[in-house]
Amino acid sequence: MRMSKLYLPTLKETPAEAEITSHQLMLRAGMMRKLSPGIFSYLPLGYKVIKKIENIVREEMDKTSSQEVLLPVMQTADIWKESNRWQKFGPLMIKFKDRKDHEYCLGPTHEEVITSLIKDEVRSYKDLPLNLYQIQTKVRDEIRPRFGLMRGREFIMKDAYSMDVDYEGLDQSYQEMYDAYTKIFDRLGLETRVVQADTGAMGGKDSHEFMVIADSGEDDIAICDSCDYAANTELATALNKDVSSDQNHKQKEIIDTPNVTTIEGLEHFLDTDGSKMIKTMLMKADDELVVVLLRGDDKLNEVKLTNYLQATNLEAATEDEIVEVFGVRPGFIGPVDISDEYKLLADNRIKYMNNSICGANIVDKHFVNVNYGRDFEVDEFLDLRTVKPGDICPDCESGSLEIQPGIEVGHIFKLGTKYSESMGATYLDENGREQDIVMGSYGIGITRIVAAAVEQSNDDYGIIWPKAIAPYKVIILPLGKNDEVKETSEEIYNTLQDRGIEVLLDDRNERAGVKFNDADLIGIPLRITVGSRSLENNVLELKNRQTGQDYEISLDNYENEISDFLSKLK
RNA sequence: CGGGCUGUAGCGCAGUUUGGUAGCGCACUUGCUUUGGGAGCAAGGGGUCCUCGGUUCAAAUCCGAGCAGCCCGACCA
Repeated sequence: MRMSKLYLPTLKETPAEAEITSHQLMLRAGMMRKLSPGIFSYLPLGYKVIKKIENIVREEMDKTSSQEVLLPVMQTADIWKESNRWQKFGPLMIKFKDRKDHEYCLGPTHEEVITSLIKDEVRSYKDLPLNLYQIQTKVRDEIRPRFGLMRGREFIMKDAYSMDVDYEGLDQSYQEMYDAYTKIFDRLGLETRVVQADTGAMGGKDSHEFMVIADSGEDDIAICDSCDYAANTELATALNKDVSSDQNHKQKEIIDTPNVTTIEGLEHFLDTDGSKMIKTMLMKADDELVVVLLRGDDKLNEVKLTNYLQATNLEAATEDEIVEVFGVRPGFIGPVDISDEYKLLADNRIKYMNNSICGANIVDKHFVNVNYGRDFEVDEFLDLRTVKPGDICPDCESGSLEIQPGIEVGHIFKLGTKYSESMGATYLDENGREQDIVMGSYGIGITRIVAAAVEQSNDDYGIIWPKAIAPYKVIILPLGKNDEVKETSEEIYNTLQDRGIEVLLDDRNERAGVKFNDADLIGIPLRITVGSRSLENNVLELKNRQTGQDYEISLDNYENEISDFLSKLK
């Protein structure tokens, strides 16, 4: 491609709208432009990268038993009502009506469509297993789209759906996808980490996420420093040990704590730390009020609580509701002598606490030396806390957990029979009995991968593409107006093109500095500089964008030298 | 949905406190010079100052309402 013809509006200055590196660089490198928050147009360079990623994904998917299809973006409400997700997905879906007043949504995902598609045709165990995938635009009305392509309202996703006769078959399909994903991310040049994950709104059993470790990641993952354990903190657990030294239950006392309404406040006021306190919270799960107890220095894991309660929506109770339950405003609430009409759940760690501090349900008062069993009861102990750095690994029981931010680029689920059951997707087994199809679903965020790749690989000058997804492999910079420079550049350009190498020729009438800077910004892996200086010595100058190293090669045998060079690039 | 910040040329911003003909840098157009890391000089083009309403002789500036964008939060009692 000749850059004089390429629609490549690069920017010198960073647009104010972009906060994180990948977003800034993609705008500056002329890869995309925003139409509305989370909705982007992809320009030639950006779209080229997207297509590269799609092709690698497609190639690896086609090597599995999965077949490519294309499902509708516009979906009818009835299939969502069948699966009971019309309400559950709720505001995340863009819903609208047609002229006949029929309800539709723009597909945020395609479990419903795929299930309704196959349920009429798949009648026999002989039709299974079946695995279908598509690469397509998804629409989700995210609460807060942000970070450019990281969390968009419209984005491209590869989604695959497996259908098996039983769970054994599902396990195999799942493993096949797992292996394919590993290959895909490897080929994309992305460093990913596989972690155990929550199934969220998709429902189902096992689930793994493929994470790119990056500071800008929106997820936190817990990684054991001595074994393979890695999990999204949404579900990561830690080994709880009974570490309390003080087993004697002291006399409960009430103390004055004027205006001390927070854990930190109590830490200062009593010169102690949060691990000695019981934090009492009132949560509202789909209109049911639930009292939750945690150690003072722990954080509630909402996902764990939501899953346990099988709630759709979980939020903090209002101040009025707190007064209603505890008879006192927030800041002094506690589990002692409260009404048993509300469910009281406690994190497992509460079991190991002795002589704790908690609110007294009286303004400006707290209790000290409060003990479970004697001073308060709970309905159930369960794991409700979010793991913290330094926690003990639940698998090897010796390593310690680190927390790292990650970008979720792939997610695989064992759905089981959730959708087939609700939507009646069944088959007849060998005995002529009707059975539910066992499903799995497998997603890869194509556009998010672009952002993740940039996050993972860039420097002060711009993007540094891995070879596999670079929009072009080589960029030729003719410097100056010298005819020989022009002719030589054209010749190299044509030769490389003939060899099937994707190459950019910067034939723009720009100064050297502009060309160098744009080449760096758009991140082409190999740069060839052609100038009168180098031609005098009968050489070409090469620069490896990934390592920053410069090389000189002879003009006589450049085709092979460049091919060699490219084959060594990452 | 709550909080904070912002809205002035394609981009980055000043001007708003104290009302008085709308500015700077980059980009763009033309000419000359220049040409190995975002050139210099000169001449130009481009604005509903987010919108609507109000105050005033006069509003980018003051007041009111709305809209949009960005960031943080949406459990830490």
